[in-house]
Amino acid sequence: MPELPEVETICRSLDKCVSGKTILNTEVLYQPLIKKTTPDDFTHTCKNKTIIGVKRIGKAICISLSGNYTIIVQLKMTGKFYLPENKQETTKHTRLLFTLSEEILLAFDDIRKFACVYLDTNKKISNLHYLQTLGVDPLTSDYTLEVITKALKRFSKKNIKSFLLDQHIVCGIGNIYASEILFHAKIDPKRTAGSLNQKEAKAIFKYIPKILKEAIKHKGTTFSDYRDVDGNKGNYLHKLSVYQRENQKCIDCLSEIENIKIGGRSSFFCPKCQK
DNA sequence: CCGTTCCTGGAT
DNA sequence: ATCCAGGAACGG
Repeated sequence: MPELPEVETICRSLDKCVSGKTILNTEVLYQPLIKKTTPDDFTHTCKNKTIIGVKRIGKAICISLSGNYTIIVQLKMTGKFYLPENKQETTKHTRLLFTLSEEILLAFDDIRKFACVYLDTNKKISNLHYLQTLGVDPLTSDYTLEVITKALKRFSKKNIKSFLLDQHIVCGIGNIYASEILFHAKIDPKRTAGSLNQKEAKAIFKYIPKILKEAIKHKGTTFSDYRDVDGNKGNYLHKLSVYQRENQKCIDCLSEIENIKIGGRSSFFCPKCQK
């Protein structure tokens, strides 16, 4: 579900409401949610730790704790944080429940059970494979045209849609924004990474952070499940140019938007604007 | 490097 | 009843 803009929105509101609070109690309601360690160890480690802050790397949520620990959360398709008033208000699919100081409850809901929660250290080098192998985050200063140009060359046989979705190259882009970025860059999603000329590479480089930042301004995109911590939907839905607009008219040329499968995923594009 | 797979619920 | 879903690890 959530891609970089949604995760960023979640982190900002989480940071506001849980930073400075202490974790008094942790209940793991679905044991397989916790990876690489036991639920008991997770619960024990979290106990009496203070939440220092919440930030994002790619689509991963990093909740840093006192004592040099970080809770890493991958929301995957349906993971969601929310703040129930009391335990009676928790949802059917709540998998994790923190009781914080000042009587705040922080709950984590995940219908499809794909989400992953890890304990990591606060060290600069993570001990998690997912973070170790993550590509450049497009909203950091490490993101440069050279990085993109080199990656396009290295993964020249990969199609550009799968290239954008590959978290080991650039992290944070999911299926919605991949289609949107390619529309704005006017590139056909079926093209290979290696077939892009310099001008097209520059367009990809430019529109990745541009679209993501624009979506953050609108607090992300909601189709069905996605909500931020306070239960709000994202408003970027109304700004989408191609995603989920199959058979509708292109906003630029009025041709019909098509939906094809690339790498098993829906890919929306305008056959006239995107070459 | 591509297809498959984990899991549940909503749409058709 | 069947298909589809915004993610990412895995195996062939």
